[in-house]
Amino acid sequence: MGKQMTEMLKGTLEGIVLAVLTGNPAYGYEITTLLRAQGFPDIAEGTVYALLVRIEQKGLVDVEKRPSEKGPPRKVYTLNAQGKKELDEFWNTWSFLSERLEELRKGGK
Amino acid sequence: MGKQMTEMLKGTLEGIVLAVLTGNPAYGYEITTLLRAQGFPDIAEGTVYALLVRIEQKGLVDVEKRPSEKGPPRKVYTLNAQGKKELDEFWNTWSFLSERLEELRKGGK
DNA sequence: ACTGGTAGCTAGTAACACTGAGTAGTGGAG
DNA sequence: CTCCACTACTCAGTGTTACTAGCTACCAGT
Repeated sequence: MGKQMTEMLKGTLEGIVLAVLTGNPAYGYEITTLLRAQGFPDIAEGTVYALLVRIEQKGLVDVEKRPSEKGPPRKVYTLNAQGKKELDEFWNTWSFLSERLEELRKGGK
Repeated sequence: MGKQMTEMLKGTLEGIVLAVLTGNPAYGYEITTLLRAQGFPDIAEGTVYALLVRIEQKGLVDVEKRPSEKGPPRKVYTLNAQGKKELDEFWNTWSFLSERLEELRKGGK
C-alpha cells in the first residue's frame, strides 16, 4: 500500500471501523473483508485485529463470543454508548480537518 | 491538542504544508503562525521544523537563506517540481479517503 | 541589563499501521 | 483419510509521524 495512505489512515482507521460498526455488530474477519469490499486499500488483517483489541481496551465496544459454522468461534464487536460518543468526536475532528483542507485546495491555485 | 487530531494529522500535515507552500515560498516560523491563523489547532513549532527538514531531505523543496531584519536568518522554502508531484499525489490520496468517509457517514444511519 | 519577539534546532516519547509470521478449527476435493 | 482452502485470531518487530520540552541565537525597546 502507498506510504502516503498508510500514514493518512493513522487516526482515521479507528473512526472508520467505529463507523462500520454503527448499527451492525461484526467480527474481525468480517470487518476486514468489508473494508476491502468498500474500496479501502489493502488493509492488513493484523492491523484490524490490533485495532479491535485497542478499542476493546478503551471500552468503546462490547464483545460477545459466538460459535461459527466455519472455523473457530467469532468475537462479535458491538458499539456501545462510549463508542458512539467517540465516533461523534471523530466526525467532528474529521469535519474540521476536511473543511480546512478544502479551503487550502481552493486557495492553492 | 486532542489526541484524535494529533493522530489524524499524521500523513496530512505534510500535505498541508506543501499546499501552503504552493505559490508562496515561506520559512518555518512564518508557516507555523500561518497555520495557527488559518484555524489549525496548536501546531507545535518543533513539529513544523522537523517536517521541513524531512521534506527538504526528500527533495520536495528548494531552500534559500535570507537575512532577516529581526532575528537570525530565515530559511525560505520553495516548492519545486518534485514537491508539486508529491502534492498532487497527496490530493489524490486525500480525495479517495474523503469520498470513502463521506459514504460511511451517510450510510452510517 | 533585561525582556520579549523573531527564528531555528534537537533528543526523547507515544501512537499507530504494517510486515510476516504463527496457531487453530472446519469442510470439501482428491 | 489426507491435503488444502477458508475462517478466525494472535503476536513480535519495524518505520513513520507529531508532540513535549527544552535549547541557541539575533535584535529592538525599556
